[in-house]
Amino acid sequence: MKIGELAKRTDCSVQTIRHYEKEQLIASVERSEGNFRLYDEAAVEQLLFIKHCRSLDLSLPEIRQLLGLSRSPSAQCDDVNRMIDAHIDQVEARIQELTKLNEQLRMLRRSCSNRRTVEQCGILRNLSATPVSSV
Amino acid sequence: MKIGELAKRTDCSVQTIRHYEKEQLIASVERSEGNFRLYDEAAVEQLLFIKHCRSLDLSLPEIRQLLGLSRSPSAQCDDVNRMIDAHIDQVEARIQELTKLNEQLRMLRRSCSNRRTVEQCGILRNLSATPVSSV
DNA sequence: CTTAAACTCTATAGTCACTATAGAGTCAAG
DNA sequence: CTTGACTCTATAGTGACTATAGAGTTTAAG
Repeated sequence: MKIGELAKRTDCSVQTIRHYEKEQLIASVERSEGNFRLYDEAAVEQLLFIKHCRSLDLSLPEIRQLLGLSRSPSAQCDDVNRMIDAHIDQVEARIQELTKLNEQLRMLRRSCSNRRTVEQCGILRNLSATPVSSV
Repeated sequence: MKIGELAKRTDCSVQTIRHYEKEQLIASVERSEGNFRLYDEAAVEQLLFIKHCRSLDLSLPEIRQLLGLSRSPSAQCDDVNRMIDAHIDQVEARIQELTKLNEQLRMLRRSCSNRRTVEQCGILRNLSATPVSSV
């Protein structure tokens, strides 16, 4: 199958597939006479694996590492675990940050009742002073 | 004051300040004989305003808009409110996404008990099949 | 007065995971 | 045999910086 069909079957864009090849997440495949990439079913599997990892926000280097590990199946899988654990920590830290941010934004938002002019706007006043406080 | 002192006083890097100038968040300032940028106290204020906005994850275009509004103080501040509301929505959507992601990662993580080989690793098995399920 | 360190300048490339574009080539159907 | 759909490579853009190179300026010490 050519790259367009692979793209359709995996719901990836054609450019993304070529990008993954350049980043060495997918091996370079055979070409047709006219220099078109030719893929098989295994490519579909691998691309779906990558897509799934990306949907979990794993980075391309992380995925490359996972793909490497899956090719040496007798290795201990502690490395896989460590990576996932580290990733979970990252995601949780980001959630915490955003939650705090959200509280600050809501506090800021309460400092302005509509229909006043910018001059009196509590939001702009609060953004000028460093600490956010309700006014 | 030269750019280095401004950087110290606002805890920004020198490059960041020059970047903000290029992006038109700060006006181009006077230069010394030797072509060094010379700042005053107002620059400190403005940079702190920008830093504060950035700490709330407002984008540079959003901040530019706020700065513009604050220069026309008789405008209605509905625009400010709308921007902050939109931003709050964005942040909340991202928190939701990350929370869901976190659950999926934890589920994935439970599918591997340490000290097995990659071959038996539930994580890699689960990543290959599209839906994440505990094994 | 000289020299070295510390600072500043501009311009450019890199980060990440793509997306978009230009310009050229390939292939199948009508 | 031409049209349209597809593919190819290479390059630039996204956002908000960070890092670097190579040059010029200023300040302090010797």
